Order: sequence, then C-alpha cells, then structure tokens
Amino acid sequence: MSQNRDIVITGSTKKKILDASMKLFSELGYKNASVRKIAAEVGIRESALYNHFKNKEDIFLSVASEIFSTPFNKEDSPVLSPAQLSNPKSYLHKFAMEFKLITFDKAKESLFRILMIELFQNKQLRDGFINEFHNKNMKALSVVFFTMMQEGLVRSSDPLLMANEFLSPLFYLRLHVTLLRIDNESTTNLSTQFEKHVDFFWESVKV
Amino acid sequence: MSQNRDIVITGSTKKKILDASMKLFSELGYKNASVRKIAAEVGIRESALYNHFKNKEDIFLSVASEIFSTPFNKEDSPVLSPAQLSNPKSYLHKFAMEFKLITFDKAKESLFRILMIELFQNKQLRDGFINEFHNKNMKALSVVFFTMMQEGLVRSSDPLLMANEFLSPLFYLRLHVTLLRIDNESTTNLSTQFEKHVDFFWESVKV
DNA sequence: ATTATATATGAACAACTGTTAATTTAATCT
DNA sequence: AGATTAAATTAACAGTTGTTCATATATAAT
Repeated sequence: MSQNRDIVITGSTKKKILDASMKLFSELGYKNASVRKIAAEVGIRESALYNHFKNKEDIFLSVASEIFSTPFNKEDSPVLSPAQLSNPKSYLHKFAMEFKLITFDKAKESLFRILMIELFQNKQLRDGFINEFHNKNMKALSVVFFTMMQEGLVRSSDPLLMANEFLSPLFYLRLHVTLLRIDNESTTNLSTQFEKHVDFFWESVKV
Repeated sequence: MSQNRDIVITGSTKKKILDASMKLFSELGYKNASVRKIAAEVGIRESALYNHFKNKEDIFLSVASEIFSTPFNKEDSPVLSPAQLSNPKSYLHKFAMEFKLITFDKAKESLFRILMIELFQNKQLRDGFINEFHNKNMKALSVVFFTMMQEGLVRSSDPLLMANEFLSPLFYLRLHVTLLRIDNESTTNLSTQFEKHVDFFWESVKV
C-alpha cells in the first residue's frame, strides 16, 4: 500500500534511479556517468543506490534492456495486414511515420543515444542492435516487399536488398536528427525528409 | 640527424604515442583509454607523455584531427570530370568502391570507431561529421546528380534528395561492417552489398 | 507500542584518474 | 673531452571512481 502511495506522490526511488541513469548515460556515456552523479540527480547518497541495484552495471543493464523492448520490434506497430498491402505506398508511409515518431520522441531519443554511444564498447548492445533492430526490421520489410513483388506492385528485385535500401536512409536520418538535437539546432529541414524518402523510394520501385 | 635515425629504427616516440592512442581510443573510448594505458602500450611511463603533448586532450585532438583530414573529402578521389560523367553508372560505382575501400581499411576503421564513439559527446566531432563528411559528400554528389539530370541521364528529382538516397545505404553499410569486425564476425555477405547498392540505385534513377 | 523491514546516511576502502616535480639517463653540439 | 639539451624515470599530489559497512530513520505488520 505504501508502495502505491510512494508511486503516486513522488514515483518509486527505483524508477527515479532509472530515469536519472537514462538521462546521464545518454548525455555522458557509461563511464562518465558516475554513481555519485546518478545519486545526486535522484537526490540521495550513492550508497543508497545499492539498496535497489546490485551494482552500476546492474543499473546500466536495466536501462539498456529498455532499448530493444519497446520501439521498433513491436509486431503491431507497422501493421502487416493484406488489406494494408493492397495500398503499398501508404504502408511504406506508415512505416516511415512510425520511424519518424520514434526519432522525435524525447524518451526514445535518450535510449538511442545510449545505444549509439555504447554500441562500439558493449557486445550486448551490438548484438541487440543487429538482431533486434536491423535483422527484425529487415525481415519484416523484406516479407512486405516479397509480397508486393508477387502481386506485381513493385519491380522484381532482391527483397532483402530492397528492404535495406528503404531502411538505411531512415536510420541515417535518425542519426542526423539526433546529432542536431544535442546542440539544439533546428531539425525542420530534416523532419520533412521522411516523407520525401518514401516518395522517392516509391518512385524507384513501383512498376 | 639523430631524429632521422630514431624514425628509421623505431619511429619517433610522438608517432608511437599517436598510434597507441588511436588504437586505445577506438577500442575503449576517450575516458577508458587512460594515460597510463597509452604509456604502457608505447612502452614508457605516463609522465613521459607530457614531453610530447600538453595533456590528454591534446593527444586526443591530435588523433581526432586525422579523422577528417584524409578519407572522404579528398577532392580527387571520386573524380568529377565531365568525361567520367558521360558514363554515370561507372562514376557511381567508383564512388562506392572508394567508400568500400575506406570501410575495409584497418587504419581508417580505427578512426571511424573513434568518431562513432565520441560523436555524441564531442561537439567538435559532431561538427566535423556533419560538415566534413555529410555536407561535403552531399554537395559533391548532388552536383553530380544535377549534371546528370541536365544531360538527361537520370530521372528528374531533387539532387540533394538523390544524393542522400545514394549516400545513406553506404554509410549504414559501413557502420554494419565496423560492428561485425569488432567481434571478428564474417563480413563477406556485406562486402558485395556495395556493388549491389549501386546497381539497385542505378536501376532506380536511370531514365 | 513493539517489532520487523525497507531505505536512507556518513565514513571509509582500495584502486585508479590526470598531472606535476625532481632526478637520472642518453644523445647532440662545441 | 666537457657542456648542453632532450627525453626518460621515480615519486608524489589531489580527485574521483565503485563498493561496502555500521548506523540511523522511517514505514509496515503484529
């Protein structure tokens, strides 16, 4: 009961630690985000952290686990119903818009930063990136393109290649946006590029 | 004279420090690559580093300055001569092959890792990435595509958009390759993708 | 009201950080 | 040869790191 009260009034300490960690990891990276900085951000002493987490890595893993849990790999987000596929261009638009939404989502942006910062120093994140992000998206998209090809909606080609050609510019765009946002620079130019990419791509593959 | 002798026999200490730093920065990141680790890699004590560099940041800047000095922005690499443009597809192939070469170049790979690792924590590298890599490549490519459009070699579109569509998959590919290489995983699948991308792209834009 | 439990604190630890100073070693110049 | 200069070493510094422990405080259950 009191747990509920805590949650309502201030949010549980554990949640606060995760939020503070996410913020600091994404701004400073793992090594620079010290347990003391995290504790200070929460408003407690560093020793109190160890009541909620085994150690610093435990905190990081808890934060990092969120990276691949929610955003892209939800089977339901870019829906893959035959009805949708009969209007293939609008399906691609939907996929890109989902991607755009995630790109400009503050919380997801922090997770993306953590991912990018630690990608080259953490095998777990590398595997997650390739399996949960790249492979999953590629698989989903290539199924879509394969179906489109069979129905004669797009030109015949390697579905995996086509999926890659569709996904890469979206990722690059996301990276670009994230970089600009760090320095509070304008991203209005880039925000329209998601749609432009889909249009260009569709012009490239439609029969 | 004796300086020359040193260089011939062992390489100057300063050069050795830069090599060791490049290696460690790219493997561990700035913070984790301590001055003691760098000194140990060179084979001297940490205090001796300060005979050659002002401080740690001075070493990093010296290494980081190489990132944007050599690889892509050389005006001569992807040549932009009218003669080349009359065979547009082979020009794009050349550009992509240049990119592929850089991707699989051991030394350049280290610099790319440093860039990616510190990209989100170092404004200087962010600016360098956007100005020296992104903008420069985009500008060069969009001029090419603009010319191609005028000569009726490719379909009419926004040259900048087309440049982006051409560049993004190359970058994504490079990222992917670099990640696999960290874990010594095979990249044979990916090595053929550079050519496939150009073929797919050409099929997409040729009139 | 007393006990039990969860969570906070302050202090301390050993290890590591970047950097400096005094000193020794080695190479160069006259 | 001796003097000068460059580059190395040893030792120490003040700070920070992650983690632990004994203790205090507040909440929950009896």
